[in-house]
Amino acid sequence: MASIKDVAKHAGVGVGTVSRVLNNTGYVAPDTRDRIEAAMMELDYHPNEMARNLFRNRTNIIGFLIPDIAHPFFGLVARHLEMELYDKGYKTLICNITQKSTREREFLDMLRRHMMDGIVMGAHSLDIEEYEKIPDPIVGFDRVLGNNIPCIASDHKKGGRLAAERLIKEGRKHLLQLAGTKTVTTPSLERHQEFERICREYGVKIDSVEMPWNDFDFKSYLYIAEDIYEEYPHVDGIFSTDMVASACLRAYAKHGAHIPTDVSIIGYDGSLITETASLRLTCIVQNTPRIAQQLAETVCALVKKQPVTLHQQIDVYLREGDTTLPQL
Amino acid sequence: MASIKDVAKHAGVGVGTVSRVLNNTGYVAPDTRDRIEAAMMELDYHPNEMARNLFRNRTNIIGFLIPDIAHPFFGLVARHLEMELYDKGYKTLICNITQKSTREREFLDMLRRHMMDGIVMGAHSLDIEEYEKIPDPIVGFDRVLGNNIPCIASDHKKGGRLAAERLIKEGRKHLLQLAGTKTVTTPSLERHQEFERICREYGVKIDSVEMPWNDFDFKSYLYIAEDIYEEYPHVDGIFSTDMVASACLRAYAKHGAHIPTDVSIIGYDGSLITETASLRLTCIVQNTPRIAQQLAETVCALVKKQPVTLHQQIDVYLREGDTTLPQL
DNA sequence: TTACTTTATAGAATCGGTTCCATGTGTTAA
DNA sequence: TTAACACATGGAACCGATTCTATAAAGTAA
Repeated sequence: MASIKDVAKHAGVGVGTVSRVLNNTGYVAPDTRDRIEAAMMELDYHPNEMARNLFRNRTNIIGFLIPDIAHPFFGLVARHLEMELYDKGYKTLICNITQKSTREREFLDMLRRHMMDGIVMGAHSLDIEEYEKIPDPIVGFDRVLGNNIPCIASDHKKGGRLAAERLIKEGRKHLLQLAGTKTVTTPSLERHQEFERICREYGVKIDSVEMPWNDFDFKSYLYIAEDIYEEYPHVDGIFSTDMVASACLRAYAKHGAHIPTDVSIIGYDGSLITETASLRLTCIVQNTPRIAQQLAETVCALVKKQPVTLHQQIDVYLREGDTTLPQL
Repeated sequence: MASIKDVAKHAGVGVGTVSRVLNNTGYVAPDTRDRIEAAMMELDYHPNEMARNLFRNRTNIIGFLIPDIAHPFFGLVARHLEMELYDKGYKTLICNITQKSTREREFLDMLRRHMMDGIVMGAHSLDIEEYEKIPDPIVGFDRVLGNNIPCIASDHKKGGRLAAERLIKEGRKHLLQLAGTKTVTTPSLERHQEFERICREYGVKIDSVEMPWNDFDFKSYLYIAEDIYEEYPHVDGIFSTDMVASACLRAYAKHGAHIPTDVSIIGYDGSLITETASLRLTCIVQNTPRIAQQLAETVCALVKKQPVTLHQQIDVYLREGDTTLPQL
């Protein structure tokens, strides 16, 4: 590998001059520049980014931690986040946080070792104190990681309200919601609290089931959906994430329920799978482009030590599908 | 940020000794080690990975270029690849290659500038010569990038054969396949050649439509599917990728066709969306864990300058769903 | 006791860049 | 004519690690 010294020697100049050509800074005589550029070509020179990074103390890499990049919702956020970060001059390093792994701590350690300029955390399993004592840029995506760590999340409360109100307006009398595990407190739990609250407010019967552990595997969701049907065969409205809602849709339909005549189903996320089925899933849509944009902006601001808003809520809306009764 | 020098000074030793403690190499007296470790704790010291990388000339980062991380199939490969690479001590940098962007060249340049140790290319738009003159580790995922660049791909020929044989065995008489654009030659085109070949062999009518440009947007697939229905309302068997097949499924069903009685549909990939619909899509499944494993193994072998197999084919199989006639 | 090995450490050189400082031109204003 | 300034360049110092070399004390076999 040719280094800057080789180029300097080959062009008969000092390393400083080569560096000035590379970065377009300071004074360089036109013919000197030509000679240096010719030398670079001849030696097939490519500046070593690691050396640069070391000096600048920046890598321009942002880490993105999520439970599973293959999950349609996280995949969507990842896509948009990568795009936004790219536009701002950053590359995106991904990390799947599999259940109770040590990966998260390792990744945070990489942040502290300056392998990344910042991190977007879409998963967490550590205590808040652990995050708070990390001085490097961290932004929570749907995770509250401490009082001084910014968090970007959808307006889940509104999401829960929209879903509940819709089902109640349809005249549904016995609702069921499937919530994620409560072992980790995330803003997304709010939607289920709000869903339940509104049901009570309207005097509609509501059952809430806590999902065992989020392994994000659709096949296991199908088993769970079967169990759910066994236990709650007579509910007339279901609310859960897209994936779980789809699994329920299949289970209830399989047992003869007609969707949406007998049972209305509303998903949460608005991911691809709500559209690919021939029965499109009615769902609360999270604004992934906007979420990604805010995440990117916030983490970059932290990197540049600019002020940031600590809590940012992104609007959601209900998208009509075929799994709820058409509105008049 | 505390550096190794600060630690050395604080512990009253030389930097070399601190380094030896860090790397568990050479001789260090037990009490010296204790003193150094105490100093590290006190200063909240974290070794700077960039400096290390510079010296070792390794970053332990592998780049993964794909058209779209939010695409269910690529997402799945990304998930497994990230896992495999992680187990081998590498981190995964992702890059969405949006249509005709300069991103690909920029990413390759980053490879040459030693920001990454190697690259897995799941997208390409450049001429083969451009890849071939890059001396750094590159592995093609479903892309032939040159004679001496390894390529890992599914046995697409078999995939095409399985699909064709299945539809023919069902007694289908007029098949339709929707292939990706031919502007880029990829191994995956083989499945359509084989599909067509077998149809001809059995004397079954076959129409092949080339998709305009792969933008991987399901909504645009739906429009295309509508057009397809307009032009080919009487086909009785369709073969395409999961996404396009799902779009066709919806279009044909919407116009009154009964699936699978009137039309059989077979997808290609075996991604999540084949399972989440209430009508599960029969599909040719690509073995993503195995693909990822081979990709990881091959790129790591290249990094370590170990010998590699240039062309590796991964087996595929047909998974029964609800969009083909049940086999007796 | 001598000679050799093992243990232990400090510090310089190195990785490949960037930036700063010193130096030396040529040009222009006073 | 000379001071002031823009232009142009080389090279040292530095970023923060690793590794190598030099040196020396302690342990051990003859």
